[in-house]
Order: sequence, then structure tokens, then C-alpha cells
Amino acid sequence: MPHLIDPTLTRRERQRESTYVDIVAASRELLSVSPELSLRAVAARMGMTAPALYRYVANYQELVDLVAFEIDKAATATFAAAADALDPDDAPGRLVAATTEFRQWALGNPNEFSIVFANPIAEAACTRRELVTLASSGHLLTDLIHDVWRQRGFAIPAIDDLPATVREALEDPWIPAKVEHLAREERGLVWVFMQGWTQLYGVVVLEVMGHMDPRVIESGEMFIDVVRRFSPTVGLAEEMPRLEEIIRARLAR
Amino acid sequence: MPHLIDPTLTRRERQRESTYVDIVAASRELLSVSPELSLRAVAARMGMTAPALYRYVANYQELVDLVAFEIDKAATATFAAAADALDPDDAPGRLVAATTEFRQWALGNPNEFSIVFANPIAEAACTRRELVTLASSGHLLTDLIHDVWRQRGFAIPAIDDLPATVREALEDPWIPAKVEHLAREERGLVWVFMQGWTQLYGVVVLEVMGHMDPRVIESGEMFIDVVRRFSPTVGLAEEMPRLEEIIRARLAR
DNA sequence: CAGTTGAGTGAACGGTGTAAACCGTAAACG
DNA sequence: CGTTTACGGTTTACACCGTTCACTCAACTG
Repeated sequence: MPHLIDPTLTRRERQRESTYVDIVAASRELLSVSPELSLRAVAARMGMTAPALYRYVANYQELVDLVAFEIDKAATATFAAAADALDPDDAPGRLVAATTEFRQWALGNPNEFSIVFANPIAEAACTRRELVTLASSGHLLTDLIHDVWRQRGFAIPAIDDLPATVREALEDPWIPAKVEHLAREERGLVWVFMQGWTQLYGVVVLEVMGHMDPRVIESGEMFIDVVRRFSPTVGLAEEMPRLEEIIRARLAR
Repeated sequence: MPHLIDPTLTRRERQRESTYVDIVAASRELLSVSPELSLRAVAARMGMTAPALYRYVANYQELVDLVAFEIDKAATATFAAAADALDPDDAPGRLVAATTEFRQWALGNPNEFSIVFANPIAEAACTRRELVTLASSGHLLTDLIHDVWRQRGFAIPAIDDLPATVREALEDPWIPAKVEHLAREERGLVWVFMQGWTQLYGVVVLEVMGHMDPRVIESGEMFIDVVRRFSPTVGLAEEMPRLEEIIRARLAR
């Protein structure tokens, strides 16, 4: 599913690729309005009939997966842009900027967020590692944490101190985390990433789903609190006041 | 929607109440098999036709809300039972037992969990405080944290040190947290509860949705990690080894 | 040019939530 | 007690959903 126009492709192939981007575009337009994504509505919005879509996706779930994948990719670009708005040398700032943008994007696009991150993986896929969604957002965040570690050198857990099951998961991860290039001694970093991701995901889902006092959501104080409580784990406790300013600036946009 | 048979009720009212519990029962049976809950399927399972259900619920969403409410109530009973399996004086043990049972229940009944906790509140309800689901599970957990605080007396944030929006939310909460009986000086406890709930909810949703390495889910190490990292906030850092045993015992069941 | 491939259509099936009209019976009332 | 009301239920119908199948027609290929 590459979506950049490749001139080496035949005309038909190019048109097919273009149809794929149309499908994603139509789906996202629908999602921006209603939480329900229907095959028929997507087709209608493209001026086609529903069965035509079956030339492109095998079934509804595959449509959802395609759209989710592309949304994740696009959203990740905005997270990266938020990071790039800061000094390249400011790894901690870049990390919190990206995570804050993640939170803001999720609240601003709850339907898109739900399709990507609240979409149960489940079913049998547990054993098929290829099927575990390889999210580009995951890659970005691991990279950003990695940068912080390189720059600040916070303590990472020794892989042999971790429980056996965690060790296995770190040595040969099934989940999106660009990890091949990490030496075994650095694999503890992945555990830190998983911890951080759990924290971030937790608040954001809670906020997006509305299972929190609306005033607290609105203010973002719980989000900030979570970041603050996590900051020591990545060696950013002292820097937190400065980082909090970055967060609040971004929340206020 | 009380569901215990009240003899003061007229015959018709009693039969109506009984039909409500049938609806919930049928719904839960369906949920135990398939993640989709359909009005028609519920009706069919009760030997009725779909439109008949409209005598009991105004629409599909109301059916979902009814079922979610009852599931939460029933699940809370099992959390409470987990707490009651321990010494009444062991407030910390009771707290971790209940939270662990919450996690176990969620993983064992993902469909029921999703309907209660991954069900977007959203839409307009933000301003109608009565509509914010008053979850009995929320009440139980606040009670348990309150007990720990009474027993261990950990430091709670002074309400005036908290951000203004948080202060408002604590003084007049819209979210399920039995809070009326707390003096203003104790309201910081509610913030601690919200922090803890965010943590707990985060891991569990991540695990139930399958957005985590299956081996880590299976082992429960991330759940334990979250509890461990939160323990200092409720003054249980030193007790953590003992509590971890309670958790692991319950995970192994 | 003939043959094949592929994109798209229309009709159809079984499923969903929901609205309306209707009906028998059980409760409520004079 | 008889009458009236109201409730619980069915039937029918509508619009929408995912999915399959048979079909057409244009574009590509040898």
C-alpha cells in the first residue's frame, strides 16, 4: 500500500493506487463527521457502489485496517512536526511536544483516534506477529525516547533484572518498536518505552472516551500530571518546569 | 431499575422488573460469546420480537447503558469479594486485591469490559452531570483508597496547591466518586483516586484491547509494574513486596 | 485484431435499529 | 360487576449495513 505516485508503474496500477488514496480520503472525511465508518458510505462518497470496494479490500475489517494504518501515518507526521518545531538538540522538549500533540490530536479527532488505538486487535492475531499493527507512531516515540536517553543518559533497567517474560518480549519484540538496532544492554530502554506508552495511552483513552471529569479534560491537568509523574523515569525531573511550559503552550493552541 | 423483587410492588410492576433482569441476563449471555450486542438478538433469546424491547428501553443506546450499569454492579461485587477475602484490617491488601480482580475480570470478560469502560460517554452529556455514569466500581475503589489513607495516613495533596480547574472538579465532582462525606481538607484524596484510576484504566484497556505484547499481557508484569510505580503515592512503597505476593497469587488463579 | 483481465454495476440475501398500526388481555375504575 | 384504559406483544415496513453473484464494458496484452 504505498501511496506516493511511482512513475515506473503502469497506468492501471497508478490509477489503482490513486483509488486507494481516494478510499482513505473519503473514509477520513466521513470519520471527521460521524464515528461510524461504513463501506457503503465510503463508496457513495467516491461515487461508486459498495461492491466495487471489494476490488480493493477483502472485507470491512480490511478497510478499517487500511484506514487506521494511513491515519496513524498521517497523525505521526503531525507529532513529528510538533517535535521539529523545537531545537533539534532539545530531545526532552521534542519528546513532550510530540506526546502533547498526540494528546491534542486524539481529543480533536476522537473518531480517527478510536479507529487506530481503540480498535481491538484480539482474535488469533496474538500468535501471528506480522499481524500486530506496526504503528509508525510507535516508531516515532521510541526514537524520541532513545534520543532523550542518548542525550541525558538516564538509568535504564538491566535486561537481566527484569522478569523472564518481559526479557523475552524485549529480546524479540512483537509490538511496533524499532528495536533491531538496539544492543542487548540497551533493550531495557524498550521497557521504559512500554511503561511510558502505557501511561500516555491510559490518560488519553480516558480523556477521549469521556470517562473523566470534563473540566479536568478541558484543562489537561491530568495529562500534565501523568507526564510529570513519568518524567523521573526518563531523567527529566529537574527539567520538568521548562517542559511543562512547552506542554501548556501547546495545550493552549 | 432495581432488580430485587419487592413484594410491595403490584403484580404488573413485578413482572416488568423481572423482564428487565431477563433482558440483562440475555444480553450478558450474548456478550459472553460475541462482542456484538444486538437488540434483535437479545429479543430473540428471550423469545420475543425486537420491537417489544422498545417497551423497556427507548432505543439501542439505552439498552447498552442499562446492561453496562448492571454489569458494572455485578463486576463490582466480585471486586469487593476479592477484597473481602483478606483481613478487614489489611486495607492495602484489600485495595490491591480488588484492583487485581478488576484486571482479571476485564481480561476474562473483554466484551463486558468494553461495554462498560470503553463505551464513549461523549455527546452533550458533558454538561448534564446526572448523565455521567455513576459507576459502583468507582465507589468501591474510592472507598478502598480512603481506607488505606485512614490506616496509613499517606500525604495527600492540599486542595489549594492543585490547579484551579482540578480544585473545582474536586469540590463539586461530576464523576463517580462517593465524595460528599469528605471534608474539604480531604478532597485531595479524590485527586489521588483519579490518578490511580487513570493508571489502572490505562494498563487494563491496553491489555484488553491487545495493544501490548501478548507475552507481557499473559504474565501481567506491566500491570504489576504500574501498581508498583503507583504504590508510593498511597504510602505503600515499603509494603510493596508483600502486596506483590497478593497480586501474583490472584493472577495465578 | 482477438482474447483476457479488471473495474464497476445491479440485484439480491440476511442482518441491523426503529417507527407505525394493530390486538388481546390484565389491571383500574365507576 | 361491567366497562374502560393501558400495557405487552406481534406484524409489517423502512432504511441502512456487509457481502455475494452474475453481468457489462473498457483497457491492456499477445
